[in-house]
Amino acid sequence: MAGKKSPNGARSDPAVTTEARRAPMREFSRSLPMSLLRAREAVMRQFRPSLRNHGLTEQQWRILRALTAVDTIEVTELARVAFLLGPSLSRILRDLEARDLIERRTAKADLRRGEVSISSKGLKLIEAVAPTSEAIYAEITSRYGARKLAELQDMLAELERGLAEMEVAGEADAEADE
Amino acid sequence: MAGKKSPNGARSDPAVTTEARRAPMREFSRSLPMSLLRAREAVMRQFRPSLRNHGLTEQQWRILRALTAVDTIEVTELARVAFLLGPSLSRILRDLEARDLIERRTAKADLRRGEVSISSKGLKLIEAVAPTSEAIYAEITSRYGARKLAELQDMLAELERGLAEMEVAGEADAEADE
DNA sequence: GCGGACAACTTAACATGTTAAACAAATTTC
DNA sequence: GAAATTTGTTTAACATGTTAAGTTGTCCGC
Repeated sequence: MAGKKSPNGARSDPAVTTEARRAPMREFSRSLPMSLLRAREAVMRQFRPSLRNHGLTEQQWRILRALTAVDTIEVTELARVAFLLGPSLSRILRDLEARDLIERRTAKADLRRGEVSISSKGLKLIEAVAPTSEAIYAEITSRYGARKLAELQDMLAELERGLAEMEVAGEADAEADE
Repeated sequence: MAGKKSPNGARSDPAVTTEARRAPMREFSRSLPMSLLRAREAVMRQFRPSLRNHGLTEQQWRILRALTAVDTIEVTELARVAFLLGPSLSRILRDLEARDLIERRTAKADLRRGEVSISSKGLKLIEAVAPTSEAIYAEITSRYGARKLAELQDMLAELERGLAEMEVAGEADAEADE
């Protein structure tokens, strides 16, 4: 992974035949979306093995994690908190319920709404995973620096805010593009 | 989409029945993975409609975009640059080839390797999408501030570096967890 | 109090993420 | 130089992302 071996050892650069040409544009790997994607992937790579050992995917973990903070929550609100789209959440809840990690009932006042809560089994699972997760998070924090980490998150939050404003402003343009 | 309407308008907080309780942990929505995920999603939300109008997904765009910078590139190297896993790339290349947006051949020196390049049709498509993309990127940059954006990307890159080191150090722990 | 609009999910369909396994070609070992 | 190993790529299988459509329950105006 670190050193790239050249099996045939003949050409100096086996992969990229030609240097940059044509459209210059922004250098691709340094675009903001790629930077964010790589950073997030680097972070999640730390957590995934531990989650996997407990039979959880990242999204399932997010849901259970969000459920520990409340007694009961409605599906739509859970989607917002766990940052999942409705269809994904729907599928995952079906699975988590089948594994008895969560419980569901429909709201008395509004039969459309589903109320979700974590089960005691789910809670136990969380408690089993949390220590490792916290340890990893602590290691990341200490390596990167707590202060710097907080600053990074502030900057990310501000980016979010600014982009949310853009969406409102740029709603008409998209239609003109169709 | 913007304002959340409460249809029944009766209860003060229809979704979350109870305030926080049980395990405190880090507040979920402020975790680093969630911050990165939301930020990236906010960014991509700006680009997706334009890509969609041209019949491209984000990943397909990444691939074509990476191909414009080179004459020819091997599949593995392309996966690294476009930050896609092999299986995803394999499927997408199959599709892009069927749409005549790319061209493939096998390397003479090593029949295992595939060499990929963008077709003239693919190049035209890129050129059709690029202006809108660049405009959006420019708008983001100007809103957030070019200086600040560069700083953010530096911080993300440093985070990546630090995490890459962690992976090497923490390889033994994972096995003990199995 | 009924029909239309809306709201809260859920399903469906297709694309990608993720891990494991299959495969063929190249390299290494003995 | 044939067997064992490794490498580059694809296939398989299952989970999620994403958009559209379907279902059922509420609300609202008349």
